[in-house]
Amino acid sequence: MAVAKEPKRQRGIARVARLLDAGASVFAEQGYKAATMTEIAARAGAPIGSLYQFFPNKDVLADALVARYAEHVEAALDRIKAQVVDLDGSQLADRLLDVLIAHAAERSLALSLLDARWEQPGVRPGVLRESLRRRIAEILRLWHGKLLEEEAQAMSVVLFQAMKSLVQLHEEKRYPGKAEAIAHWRGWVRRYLTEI
Amino acid sequence: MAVAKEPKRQRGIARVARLLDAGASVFAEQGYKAATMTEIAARAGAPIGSLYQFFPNKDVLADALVARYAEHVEAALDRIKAQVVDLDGSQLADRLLDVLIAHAAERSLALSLLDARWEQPGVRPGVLRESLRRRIAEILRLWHGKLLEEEAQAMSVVLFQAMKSLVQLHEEKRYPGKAEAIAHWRGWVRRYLTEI
Amino acid sequence: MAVAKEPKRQRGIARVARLLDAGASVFAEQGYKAATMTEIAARAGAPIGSLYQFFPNKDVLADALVARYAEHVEAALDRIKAQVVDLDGSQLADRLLDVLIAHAAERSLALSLLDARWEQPGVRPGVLRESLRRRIAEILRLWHGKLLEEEAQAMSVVLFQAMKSLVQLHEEKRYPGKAEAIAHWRGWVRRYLTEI
Amino acid sequence: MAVAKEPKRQRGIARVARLLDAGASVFAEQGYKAATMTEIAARAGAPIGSLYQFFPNKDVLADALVARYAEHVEAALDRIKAQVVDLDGSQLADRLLDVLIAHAAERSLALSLLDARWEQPGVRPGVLRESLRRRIAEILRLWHGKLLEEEAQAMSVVLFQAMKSLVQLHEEKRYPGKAEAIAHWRGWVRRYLTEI
DNA sequence: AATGAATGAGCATTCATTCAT
DNA sequence: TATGAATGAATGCTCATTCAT
Repeated sequence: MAVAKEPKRQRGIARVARLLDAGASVFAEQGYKAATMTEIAARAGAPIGSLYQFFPNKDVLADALVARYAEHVEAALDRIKAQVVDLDGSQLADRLLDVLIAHAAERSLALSLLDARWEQPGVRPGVLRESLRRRIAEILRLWHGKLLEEEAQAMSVVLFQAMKSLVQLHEEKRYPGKAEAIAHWRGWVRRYLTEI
Repeated sequence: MAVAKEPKRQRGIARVARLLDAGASVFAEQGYKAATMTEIAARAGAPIGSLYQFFPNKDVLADALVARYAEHVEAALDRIKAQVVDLDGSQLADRLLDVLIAHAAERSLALSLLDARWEQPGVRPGVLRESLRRRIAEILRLWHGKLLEEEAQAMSVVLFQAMKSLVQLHEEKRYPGKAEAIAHWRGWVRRYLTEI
Repeated sequence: MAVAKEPKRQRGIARVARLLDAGASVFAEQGYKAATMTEIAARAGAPIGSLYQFFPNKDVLADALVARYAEHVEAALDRIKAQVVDLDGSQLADRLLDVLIAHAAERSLALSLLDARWEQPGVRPGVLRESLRRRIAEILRLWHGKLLEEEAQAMSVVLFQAMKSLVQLHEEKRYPGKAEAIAHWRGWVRRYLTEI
Repeated sequence: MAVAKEPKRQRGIARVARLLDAGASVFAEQGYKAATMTEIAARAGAPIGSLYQFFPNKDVLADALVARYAEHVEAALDRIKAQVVDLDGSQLADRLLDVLIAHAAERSLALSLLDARWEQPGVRPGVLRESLRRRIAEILRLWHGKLLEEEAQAMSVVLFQAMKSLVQLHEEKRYPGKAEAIAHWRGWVRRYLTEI
């Protein structure tokens, strides 16, 4: 229903950016429910009324953050797509794996926001997931002309899951076997695209 | 600090079980923050005072639920451990993969509870993770006598991540390429343990 | 949806009475929208949480006040009904006119509460009005056996309107012609029931 | 204190008219307190700053609306006054009764605005009421030369109340006995002026 | 003069926890 | 020991009004 209001003047644009950043950090630290609008506004150095001027409620703010993440990842995938014909399997594997790693922090925030706000869990996250998988499938078919639609679909699911898993392996701080495990994982994904 | 009080009488044991079940369902539906102690008590058919008798605060209740999940999974891993010498690589892969799948619902609840309550996310989930990985590493060394401690560690990380990933692939309801993706994934894990 | 919770213990009964009185006075002074739950609780000497214990939201409190008024008026009409056979036209007129006058303050509060809370004004006030008119019609038919249902209905509308009007004439403080106007009005209603 | 600024140019006049209309509709739908200046401006298609240009605060806008109603009704009474010598009692009764009915919507708005904003209810409404009663008394004395000032005053009170009551009988939508009740009421007022 | 972003006190409501009964 | 009414700090959100652009 309600949507974020686009700032029109210079000052508003800067303020919205600060509000989004503040929202990202507070949500990341405390989670959706525990985060308070008051603290978000304070951290952005804005009065609470200004926060509500642009984001008429907490949900809208969370949605804006998720959208920002989605844009970033989609842009990164589009960049790969533009160069995919020049890549071999190992290179493509590495490029894909790096997409989510590059946006790891933003990603875990976006997922937690999506999860936190839906009683039927997974309904909304699914939309984002689908869209990213579809993009990966497109990249695969562009990369390997003979790939059937269905094959590309299944592979996109596997690859996307592998991408997410690698992020988890990366994010967790220091644990025994971390470096080797990451190497195993990357190796597996390279092989998955090489032995095709 | 505070811990759950052990019920002493027959009636107390039954009531604690109902309180835990009610807590599980409310937490699962609404998330940690949004769940209210009042509703949990009501759903268990118990007065709020009784809930606080056994679980002196909300965190203790959540911890008890996580502990219940941990016990179940550890028991399942112990059962594999007891039979591991008779299993080949494919069988071991399947047995491990099925452990988390069998407790998928309980698992997602436990993880969300752990995540929801810690500002530095992942600190507490890590404890659970470590304990399960360690168990997997033990299984691997028992299974394959020549495996070095470090190798077993790295492999346990990869395997545990693969187990979690398969749960995610399973849990997400109907999407294009689901069956094939799951088959790919299982195949990969079998090969991982076969080509050792 | 939500309704007032009935107090069960002695203390609760007293507290609810004080909350209702406080609500009545604050609503009467400031109007529904301008009245604050905080002030109502304070004036009743109760913490805000107690107010919400019994009246889960502002609307429910207002409804309870309207209901209290309705009960009082209905009881007064029922008392007339019980004695109606012994009354002549003038006496019945006076008795009816006095009902609303006796509850004038409560009445204007109830009406303002009903008016303030409904976008389509008059929808809910209508329910109260209907119920009171119906009671008046019953009284008329009991009083004058030969009255047809439809005649009684029309007369109840006229009488009820005349009752409300007299209240307004009364309530307005000092103005030229007040006493005479009231006398005219009473005279008219007496004649209305005498010349039947 | 503050008063509405008179628009000076063509554009201002049109804009003030649209603001007043918007104010009327929003006040009528939501009541004085619940109506927001922002919505009023929006409904008039004007920026909020423009609304405050002409009506420096919410009260001034409400006052302007009441004044607009008063002008309309006073003009209607003046028209009757100009023709009163040619009217018999029944005709005069009907002319008077029709004045308020013709402005019923505006009237209920004006009354709600007057009622809503004054803690001591009736203070301001009284001013309007007095002015209209005085006009009615003038009409009566012009109509019936021998009427004493005091008689005319009392009658103006009764008549004005009867006029308001008829509006209420009219405005309420469909109820049993409506048509007959209205006929009774009109009949009574005619007789009141005929039997003088 | 015209605009609309900025402001922040104030409001309704919630809920974990306590403690009198 | 068992119960559930009592408590009040904390939260999301509103809106009349101002004033920089």
